[in-house]
Amino acid sequence: MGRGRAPCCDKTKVKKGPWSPAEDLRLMSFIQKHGHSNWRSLPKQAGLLRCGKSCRLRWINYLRPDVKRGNFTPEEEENIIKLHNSFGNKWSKIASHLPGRTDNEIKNVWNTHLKKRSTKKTKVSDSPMDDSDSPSCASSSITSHEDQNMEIRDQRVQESDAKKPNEKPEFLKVISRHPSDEPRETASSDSPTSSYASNFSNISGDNVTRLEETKGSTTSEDKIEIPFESDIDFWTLFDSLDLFQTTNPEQNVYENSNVSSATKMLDSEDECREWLRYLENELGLTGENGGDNLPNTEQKMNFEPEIDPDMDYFPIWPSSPQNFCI
DNA sequence: AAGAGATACAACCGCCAGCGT
DNA sequence: AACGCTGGCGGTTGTATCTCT
Repeated sequence: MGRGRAPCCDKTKVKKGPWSPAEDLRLMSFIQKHGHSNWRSLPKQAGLLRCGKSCRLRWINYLRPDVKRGNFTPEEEENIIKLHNSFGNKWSKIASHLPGRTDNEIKNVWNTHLKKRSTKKTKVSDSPMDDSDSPSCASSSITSHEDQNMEIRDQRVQESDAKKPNEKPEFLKVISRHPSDEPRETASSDSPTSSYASNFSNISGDNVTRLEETKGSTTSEDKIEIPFESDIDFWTLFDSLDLFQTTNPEQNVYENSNVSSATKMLDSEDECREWLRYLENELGLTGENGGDNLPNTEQKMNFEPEIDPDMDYFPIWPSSPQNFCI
């Protein structure tokens, strides 16, 4: 063990808090292309103002292709309870027995309702009416009025969860879609992320199937390439889009699929020019608004990653917005 | 309709183990 | 053996959303 442990990153230069769709996209694009051999250096290389740990966590808990989102089934919940009895709070160990579920997710589920349920179940088990072996205690072992209320609440939560889109942002789903990827056995059919997840099934650490390798067999309807290579400025522009910077970006993207709106904006050349002008304005790159737009300019400057000349990222800068192939 | 409280979940933090030098 | 770095883990927190009064 080393002493005088160095901080994992410069806390003053990293962004914290919820991830924006643009950041997600950037991280996914980078990992899709380069894999994640080194989390520490990844944010810098990907042009993300995030701690490597944060990137890793985001990838593992949310963006990773094989992560199964959505409600836990009664079977899964029962499994968690059993596994927790065996392993205790060893969430990663428990997660390894539940394909597609992350330790964080399991931990949350446990702390929110399974723990209560489990303790109540234990109490019930202590009583003469012992049904500890019955599965899915959520629906079968509720006895008291309080428990009934809890069950009703759980049902409501599940119902609202069912309405709530658990999938990743629509715009992220278009990355590398290929018909042969669609059905995957690991994701349940009712899991909205299944098709999405399959799109990244070829990503694993150092073994990355690059987009370029599949370009030849790709048609427009099955693969839309996110221009990770384009240029860091593309991402700067992308991040600066108000489209994704609402107070509730997830809802914004999940429900309104604003990327399609963005795509529509590019439908005509005039609109493209207008859009570009708007962006330049926002970034303080135009004469009319230039030096006065300091915050945005600063934002842009701060966003520039340190470019390693030996790396081959961002080699192409699209000549005009219509070259953005979202 | 509005405010308070409860809940769910994403994200952060600090520590530790393992590995390479 | 000591050190330094990194990934991984588990506890905790912050906040958005939901439910109740």
